[in-house]
Amino acid sequence: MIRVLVVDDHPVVRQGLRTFLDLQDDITVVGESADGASCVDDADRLRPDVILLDLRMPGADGVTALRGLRDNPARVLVVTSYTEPGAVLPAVRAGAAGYVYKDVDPPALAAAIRSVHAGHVLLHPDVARLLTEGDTHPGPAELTARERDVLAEVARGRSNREIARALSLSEKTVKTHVSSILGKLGVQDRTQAALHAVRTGLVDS
Amino acid sequence: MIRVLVVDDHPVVRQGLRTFLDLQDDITVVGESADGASCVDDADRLRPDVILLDLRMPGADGVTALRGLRDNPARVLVVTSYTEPGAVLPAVRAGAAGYVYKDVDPPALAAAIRSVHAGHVLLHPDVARLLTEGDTHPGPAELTARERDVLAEVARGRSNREIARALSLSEKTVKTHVSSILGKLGVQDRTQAALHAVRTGLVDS
DNA sequence: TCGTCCTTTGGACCTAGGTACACCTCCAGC
DNA sequence: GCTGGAGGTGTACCTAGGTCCAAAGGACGA
Repeated sequence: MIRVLVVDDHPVVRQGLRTFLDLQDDITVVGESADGASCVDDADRLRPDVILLDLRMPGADGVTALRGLRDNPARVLVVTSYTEPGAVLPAVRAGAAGYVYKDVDPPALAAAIRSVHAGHVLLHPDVARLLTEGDTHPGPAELTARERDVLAEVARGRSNREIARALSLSEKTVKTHVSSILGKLGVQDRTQAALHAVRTGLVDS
Repeated sequence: MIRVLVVDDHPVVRQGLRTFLDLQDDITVVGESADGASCVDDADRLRPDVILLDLRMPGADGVTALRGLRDNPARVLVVTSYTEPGAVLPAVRAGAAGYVYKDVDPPALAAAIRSVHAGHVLLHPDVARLLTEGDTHPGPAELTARERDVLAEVARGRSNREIARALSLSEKTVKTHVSSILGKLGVQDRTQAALHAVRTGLVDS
């Protein structure tokens, strides 16, 4: 029996996954978590074999949660809606055992859970391609804490001036942060950065 | 027995809703649709009492689907993730019988379906407040087809120049469109417009 | 203690984004 | 036939966004 922990911020999705997965003979859902922070505790307590993790969550994002789960023996299957290289690569590097899109049909998801539990690393073909392609040169380039603050504001549609006021900085400083954020994310402008942030779950809405 | 049609682009969510709702004594899911276009046909064919409609879908967005469903006697319960006035108001004006957030817990969702089926108009308190507040002056201000084209590009992070190339327009024209889009959506810049578009489901990712 | 990284600020500079106004064509409806 | 709206183009202009370079203080680990 494969013990599964479902992590998603939408109760409807959690309930749906639980109801469906419990119908499988060899899978049982031992718990649900609504966000990245609580899922680390839940994983310690419930000792699941596999964790279904939605990358896109408010508060602590999926990648942060993945890091918190490193000590846990559970295999993490990332279930998300997006194809962004910027989201996939850090997740896989942070220890995800699998990465599937949310638009898989449920039987395929059950199969993915079994594969991951069996020790396989499961990647969607597109994801695997991304990995092999951009493997060497670019590098992960993680954001600093301050840059994440700024990016969160950018992702809410704020202007540099507004961000400066909100964080008590000069507009120049904000520009510097934005500039290095763009560089690290590999995007051209703040709009792309905001979309990236939304996809990776850095901001709620 | 309340006949329900589930419309959502994620198979996992559809399956989840179906499994949960079928557990209710008085509710049966008679069908699922993956997008706004097919849901209109499905509704004609399956004659559901209530349609659960996700506003955020690729291709034909939720509001367009709502218009197509006007002739159908089914009551439409919009289930979505976002609070945006710009998404809520058009939906309600387009004939939604209810509007709940996706973060309702499943029992509350079942209750909402029963309420809507009983003829009630069901609005989340926040939504009702938005309605009564901004009722008179601003107006819905719908986008033209061309403006939606441009907005879709903006929401993919494209620059004006790239949009001009993609749509075979001059950059000036794109600017004009973007400008009127910003005015109609009531936002300040392209980043906010892009975020708005993502929230309302105009673009996939 | 030294080196490194993060954070902050500044100046100079260029470009993309956005506004305001005017003019054109095409097409549906009266 | 006229009218109005939508789409397209343009000019001029201003502002926000972004880059490059430089600098200084603080935290932290080797």
